[in-house]
Amino acid sequence: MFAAMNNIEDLHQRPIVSVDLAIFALTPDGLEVLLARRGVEPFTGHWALPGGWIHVDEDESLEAAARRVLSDKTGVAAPYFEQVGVFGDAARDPRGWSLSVTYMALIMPDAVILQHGGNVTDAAWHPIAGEATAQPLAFDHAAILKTAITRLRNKVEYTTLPVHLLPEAFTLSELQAVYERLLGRLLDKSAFRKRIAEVDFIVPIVGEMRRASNRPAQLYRLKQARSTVFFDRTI
Amino acid sequence: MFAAMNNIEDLHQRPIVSVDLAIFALTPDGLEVLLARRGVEPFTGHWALPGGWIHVDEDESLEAAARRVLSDKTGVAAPYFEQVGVFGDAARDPRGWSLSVTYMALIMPDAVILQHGGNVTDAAWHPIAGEATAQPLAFDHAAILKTAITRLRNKVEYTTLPVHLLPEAFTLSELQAVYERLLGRLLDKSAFRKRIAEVDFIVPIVGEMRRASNRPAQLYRLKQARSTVFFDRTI
DNA sequence: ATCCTTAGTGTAAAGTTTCAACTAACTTAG
DNA sequence: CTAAGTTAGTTGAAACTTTACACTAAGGAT
Repeated sequence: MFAAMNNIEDLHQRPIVSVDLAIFALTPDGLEVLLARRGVEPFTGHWALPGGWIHVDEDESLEAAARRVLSDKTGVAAPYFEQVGVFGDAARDPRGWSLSVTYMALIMPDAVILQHGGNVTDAAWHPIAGEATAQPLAFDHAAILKTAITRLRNKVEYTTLPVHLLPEAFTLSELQAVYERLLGRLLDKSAFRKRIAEVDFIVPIVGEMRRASNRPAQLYRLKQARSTVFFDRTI
Repeated sequence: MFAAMNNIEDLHQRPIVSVDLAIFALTPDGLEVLLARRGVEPFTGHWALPGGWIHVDEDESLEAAARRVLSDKTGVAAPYFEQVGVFGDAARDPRGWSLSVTYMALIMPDAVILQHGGNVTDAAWHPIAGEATAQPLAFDHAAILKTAITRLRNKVEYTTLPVHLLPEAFTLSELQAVYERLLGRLLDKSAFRKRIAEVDFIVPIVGEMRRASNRPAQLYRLKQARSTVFFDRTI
């Protein structure tokens, strides 16, 4: 048996590997996740995290596969992107031992043109209540989504991740509102601004003001390219 | 081509999946990582992170496979254990597109009986200088190890992870020394003790003292089972 | 012109962290 | 047996951060 294990040519020892995405956006209704309704077995008709296979024959890397899935489903190319983890056992897919490499992405819902095709009959934003969606999900996607939500909520506490849920230019009041909605509690204005002032990659766009509210407000932007990871703590 | 992608029976679309481990321990020489010398192609004679294949035919889960590899190489069963990430592309293994699911483990080196067999001709602890070992590593293991070391160093700042590098019972002075060695800087005794006092799963073992130094010291232990994950921040 | 709302700042009180000294228990050297 | 040295554990004042909340200013609406 051990000999068979070590034979790389034994294809039946290779698991099914999918790349799945927890794509988050903030809508007027709160934090939502993009789900796809399955058009094929197993779990036909169930909602699931959008996913796909790796194009091994095209030498596509893991992250490239994840970005392709995101682009295929949303038309969005380079938002915030992070690997959440790997989930693998014999029970999660009735077709056999399988492995899901899960990424999470934060995007602006306005920029998105939802696409469905292939094995998917519908795609829609679903609100998150607590740590789950209202509908049951296919496979172990409820558990995977829970992991992604926990990671997102944790990172809100100690990173500037919420900027990725806003457009390129934003005011500090808008940013604070995003933090408050994600954290579910109000923040002190003065303390919030002091903290953002310490972060050197959130910079004012000199001269540019927003007139939307009843008073003009300074616009801010990220210093680096939007897709860059820039946390104080790497994880 | 897209049809072939979606056909789960197309085994050649399945990547090679290995489980690799960054096993850390603290020795008198500092932080060390357990490496295995490869006895087979590719990279024969090179040092590599210990790893193995998943026993798909035995319905073994991903984490079970990682724990089996740890147990096979060290004889240690339940130390601190955490998934670091997945690394997958066409270039990392000359045999073709492959995927490495990497875990890190923290253990006590005294408890270990190093084993080598199968495809491995030697196993040894290697000191870590900066973010790497002195020897070049097989595959992309140098990059994987760097990711694991960064994760470990980060977590030392905001978790009690270093307790896993000590025996069941330890004094606060010993724990502080571990933190200082991992962080590479001295810590204030009073501040360190205040912080540990806030952590409710590090508890004094009442009545038990250590007489090793020139003065008896209170022994402490973890409240939960050693293998439990118990961070303030999940990641 | 007056009132209302929201952007942005100032400040005093409360809380934390740091630094360094201190006490106490034991070992070792003479 | 005593004095000196080492380490465990505590204390408290000074420095620094965070919090709460009030204040000023720039519009829009009436």
